[in-house]
Amino acid sequence: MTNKRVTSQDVADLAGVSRTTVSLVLNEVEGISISPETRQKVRDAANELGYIPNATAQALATRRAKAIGLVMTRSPHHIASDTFLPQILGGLLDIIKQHKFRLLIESVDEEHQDQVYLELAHAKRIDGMILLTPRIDDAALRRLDEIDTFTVVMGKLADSNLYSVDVDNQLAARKATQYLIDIGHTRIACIANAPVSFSSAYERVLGYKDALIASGITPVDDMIRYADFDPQSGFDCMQSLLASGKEFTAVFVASDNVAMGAKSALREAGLRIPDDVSIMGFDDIPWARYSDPPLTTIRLPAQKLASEACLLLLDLMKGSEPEVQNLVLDTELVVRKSCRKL
Amino acid sequence: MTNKRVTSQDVADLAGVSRTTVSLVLNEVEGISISPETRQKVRDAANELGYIPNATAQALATRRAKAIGLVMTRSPHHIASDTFLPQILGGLLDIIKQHKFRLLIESVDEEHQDQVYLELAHAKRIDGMILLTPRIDDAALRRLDEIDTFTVVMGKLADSNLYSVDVDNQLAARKATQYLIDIGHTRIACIANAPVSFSSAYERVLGYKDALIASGITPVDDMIRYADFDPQSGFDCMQSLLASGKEFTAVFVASDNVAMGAKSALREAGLRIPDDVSIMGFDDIPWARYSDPPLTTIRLPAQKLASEACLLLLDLMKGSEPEVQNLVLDTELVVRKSCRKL
DNA sequence: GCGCGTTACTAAAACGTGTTAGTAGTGTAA
DNA sequence: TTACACTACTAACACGTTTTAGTAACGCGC
Repeated sequence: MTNKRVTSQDVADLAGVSRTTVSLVLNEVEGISISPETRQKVRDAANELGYIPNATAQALATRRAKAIGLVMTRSPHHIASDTFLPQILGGLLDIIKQHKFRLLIESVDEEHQDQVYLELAHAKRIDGMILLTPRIDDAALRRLDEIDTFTVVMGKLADSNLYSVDVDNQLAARKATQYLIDIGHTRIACIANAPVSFSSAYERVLGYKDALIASGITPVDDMIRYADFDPQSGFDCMQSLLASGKEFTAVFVASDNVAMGAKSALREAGLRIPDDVSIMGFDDIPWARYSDPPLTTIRLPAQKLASEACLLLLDLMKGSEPEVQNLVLDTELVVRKSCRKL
Repeated sequence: MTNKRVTSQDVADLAGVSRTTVSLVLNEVEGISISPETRQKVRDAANELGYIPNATAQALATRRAKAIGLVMTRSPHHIASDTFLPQILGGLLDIIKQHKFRLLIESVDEEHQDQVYLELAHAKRIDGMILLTPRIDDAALRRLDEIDTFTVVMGKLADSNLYSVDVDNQLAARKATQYLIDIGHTRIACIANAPVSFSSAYERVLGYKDALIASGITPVDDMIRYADFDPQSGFDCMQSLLASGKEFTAVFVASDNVAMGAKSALREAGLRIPDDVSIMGFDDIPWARYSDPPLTTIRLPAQKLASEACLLLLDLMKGSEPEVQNLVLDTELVVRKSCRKL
């Protein structure tokens, strides 16, 4: 046990200078003149004592926490089955480490929303935040505009002037559905990734309908189901589709994770993929290409989305005004083996 | 933009009391006498101004950050494909939120190990940390014993007197392998989840060998491969096994995530599961039961592991000395359809 | 030998809280 | 009346840094 904490005063004492000098030397403050010998003395003393500045005190003095927060509008239970989290975390950590920041994770459940956003912002524990998959109806989020904490949204928040990074979900979903139409399908069902209140789910369903309408097919609501992020909900949705008696030769499942469950339900019903039913996914999670059959899907650049959001936030915090307020990254159709030509 | 920050001084001024009184009232300090009317005045003033205490200043004054750190010995790239992260995060957040703590995520790559551990501990940004899957050869970790920051290891760190939460990997791997033997397999290959330097990989291979030896089968090293956490490495390992020309009827893959890749390699080689080769997994990730065929595996209570680690850490920080230093949770064999009776 | 710029440093304020030690004022028992 | 406990508060220090506003010493031109 190192029983005594080493402070900058200790370093100053050992080096025979003032605390101010220690701070100036160690932080390599520009435009200040300190003799090379003194600088060396300070550095030696710091090394000898193993001095590590107290981050909290630094934060208080500089009014910067050197930390950003990742805020998720999900219950811990949903977080546990979120396929994207690792990729997003990887993307964030990569950038954050380079800038010597720290990452704070926060989950917000429906009840205490407003409280938490305000607290995070005002308690100044973080300098900026990244909002993950916000809900369309999140009233508390609206008030964030008025808060003086830098915020970048991963996803979309309508009627908000926050910076955001996203893909064009609607266009991507349309591309996916169009592909199914192109290879001959006309009776195409849809399982959304999440409840409609999540913007991504809403937009993907919109894109699905766009494609149908553009090809003269009338979308019918009874061929659409709304999953809830996890495979189990995909399983349930697919069973519900099968039970409805509606005929379909393909299903656009707006989340690979959900598709895992949906495929399982098809197999249990004795249907083969893609021979009996074609499956189009969305996301291209790491397991998509290793599943059986390898999943045809839309690649969503999750890690890149995260790192771009992070870069944008860091930019914002530096005081620069990025020219793009809403960055839209490209998606890509990845054709594998889960869709059959009719 | 709220241009002015509200401090406890502002609340004190409005309520017509001292800052001390504000602090005492708002923190509900026991054993102090303040009249009900004054208490109410203070609370009213705080509400009116929307006062939220500055977390950094609080941390500095109380010498508690009210935050714990999750430290991972992985590169951001590996984090991106870590299947367990969501479950672990879910487990941690669940507990942490209840105790009004915050969660800090830190990844440590090989180069700056010692630096980072020391910094986290001494910079007092966190009150305690949870170490995820440490490496056996992590020399820097050894020094943690000497640091006055509470630490709980998820996984095992030999020769260390840190608190830990883990499963008995060796026993679990032995159970898994024993099951394969019980249903008639004798030529059983093994793909470890990670390089040997990770304790979990080392122990699982040990358990695999235990089972073989107990049944009079001599383990041969050329039937063991070491993957690297992700499906791609599983794919490569399986290809390497197939190329070696060794005969086997079953493979114990010590990670479901790696097994995804391994299964894919088998399919590409035209081999059916379980008809030609049986696959035993490890972990029971959420996708295991939805894969084709549903994966027989060992259930590792990931979320529980995380929440127990968190509870243990919180206990430690409260000053109590938990009676169990190394908590071992049970694993369970989950029989699905990827293993065939010979 | 005076004014002035430059170099090399430092004292003290600031950040916003928690907390200790203390102080008036009031009742109460001896 | 005095001593003492109790109530209801507050002044001031502590936490460990950054940063502002200096100052002392020195050289230099005139």
